[in-house]
Amino acid sequence: MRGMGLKVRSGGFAAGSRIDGCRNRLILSCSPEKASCVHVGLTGHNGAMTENANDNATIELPRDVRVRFCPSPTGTPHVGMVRTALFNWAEARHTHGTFVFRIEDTDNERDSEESYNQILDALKWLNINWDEGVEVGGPDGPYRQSERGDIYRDVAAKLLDAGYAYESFSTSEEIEARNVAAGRPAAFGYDGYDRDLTEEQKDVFRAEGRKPALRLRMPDEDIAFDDLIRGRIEFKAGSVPDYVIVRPNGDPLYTLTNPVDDAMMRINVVLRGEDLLSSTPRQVVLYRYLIELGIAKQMPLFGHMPYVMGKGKKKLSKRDPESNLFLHRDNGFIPEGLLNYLALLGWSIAPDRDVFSMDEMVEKFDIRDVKANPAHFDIDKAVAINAEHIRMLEPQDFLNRSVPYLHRDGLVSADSWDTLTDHEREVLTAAAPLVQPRVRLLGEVSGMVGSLLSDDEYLEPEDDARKTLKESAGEVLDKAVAALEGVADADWKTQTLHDTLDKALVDEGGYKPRVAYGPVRVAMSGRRVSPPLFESMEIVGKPLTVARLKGLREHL
RNA sequence: GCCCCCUUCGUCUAACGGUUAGGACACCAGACUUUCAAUCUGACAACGAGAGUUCGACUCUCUCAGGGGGUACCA
Repeated sequence: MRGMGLKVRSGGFAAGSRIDGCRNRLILSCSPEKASCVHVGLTGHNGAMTENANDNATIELPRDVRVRFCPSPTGTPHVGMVRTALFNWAEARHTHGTFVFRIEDTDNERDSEESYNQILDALKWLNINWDEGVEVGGPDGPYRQSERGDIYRDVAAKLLDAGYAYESFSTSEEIEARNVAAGRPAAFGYDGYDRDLTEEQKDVFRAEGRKPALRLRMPDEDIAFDDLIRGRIEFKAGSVPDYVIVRPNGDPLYTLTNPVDDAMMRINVVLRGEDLLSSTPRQVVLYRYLIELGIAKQMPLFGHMPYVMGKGKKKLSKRDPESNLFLHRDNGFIPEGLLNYLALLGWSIAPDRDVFSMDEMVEKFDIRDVKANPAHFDIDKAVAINAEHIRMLEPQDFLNRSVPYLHRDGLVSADSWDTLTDHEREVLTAAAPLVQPRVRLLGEVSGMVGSLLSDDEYLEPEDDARKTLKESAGEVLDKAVAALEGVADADWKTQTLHDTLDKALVDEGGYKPRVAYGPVRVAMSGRRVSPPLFESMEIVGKPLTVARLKGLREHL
């Protein structure tokens, strides 16, 4: 029966649907020229069409934009999720609209309180704030779907009464079996079997102890909408089966709760991931019914953001470590850097720029400028962008943010600047300008300042540092020690140390600078890359400097 | 099978019918700092294919190919 519907593509029906969609659009945008959407559906096979039917740039936004971010609390926060939140937030801020934050926890099997708290933690860390929603409240609460059961039950009942939804007793096994028996692929989907069950037939099922799911009735017509990112998108009639909105046990599904809440929270711009694109026709239809029932005022505008891809050509999955927001935080991304990078995935602020602040993003952002094609998450570029933001930090801010990482790595006594010891603050203040330009992630600060904070007289060289040591290392260290021991305490300054060692090692010793300073660097820091050498010596002082040079000498 | 989306340097992107197709990351080569990193300069590197519309197509239309997603009583 559904197969037949496919062929019977009544032109009258189709046109009616487009006019309908258009009317909704008109309510929204009051855009007279958009009346052209009436004939857009007649896909021009002739080159006569001069207008670009897929032009999304001219879609008008509502005056008072209301967007939302509505994650399901499953698993740890994902960078793709953050990008979705960011674009919604930026659109709201740019238009001086409203950003609603709702939690879609209708799946008891997978949702967790831990995940919910992590999402809150993530948004707060990123400084993505919201105007209405969980924690802050608002006129349309509650904002957790698990607390809105009565609302969904009420709407479902109205849908059923109006005939927009119907009871479906078919199990998925039965549906599949019918498809196979009819020569259709098993994955064909629901076949509409229960659409027109009589009361008698339903009674028979009930007598068997079966409970019905509720399915929404899909019209047999093309369904189209204008996507803010992709332009016009049309789904062929018959390609979307009637779908379940309430489980037999009474639990509402995402397919119902999401549009119902969007309607009741007066969301007028729905920005979400591309993965929801193919469920949009279902929502459009439900929305029409909600409008008929007076539950929704208008059809929202949709915009589907491209996927964030991982390695290869796969969507970045939750199992992929690079998808884990907190992993990036642990590594030392700062919110400015990560958000900047994520914004670049599908959007650009100007032809020749890619480093910018969130204020600048808010000023320039327009969802209609977002590209539709998927973007790969490139950790190298993300890190490079982060490095730029770290360099832009005020030195004290840089230090404040670094302290938790230093504490985590056991290098300082406390996890906040104010509770550090005077000595720690002194060393870090001196080190800040040396270290800040050399790290790309805050997690790298520990490696850079560790040798400055340590009292150890011998630092075990890291592998790559040890490899740089040449045969001459011993002689070099001996000469360096001799020269430095001759420097008076009062002269223990960067410039003097530089001059002294140049004279002893390069001028008199005859070593190339590369050969001369390699071992000295390794002795002082244990590393191949370190803060500037002479400055480091000044910071740790003469006794420790000399001790470290001797220390490495003994361990060669 | 059916439905939908996507296609510019290796990667992220700019271009909104007329450019030597621009920038960034990565990579490579120099310069600078008589050290490492940073920084600076330079080099390499792209319009998936085919039709059409047009005086003119990366830009508009169509077809194909390739890639991705959906086809759930997940979201």
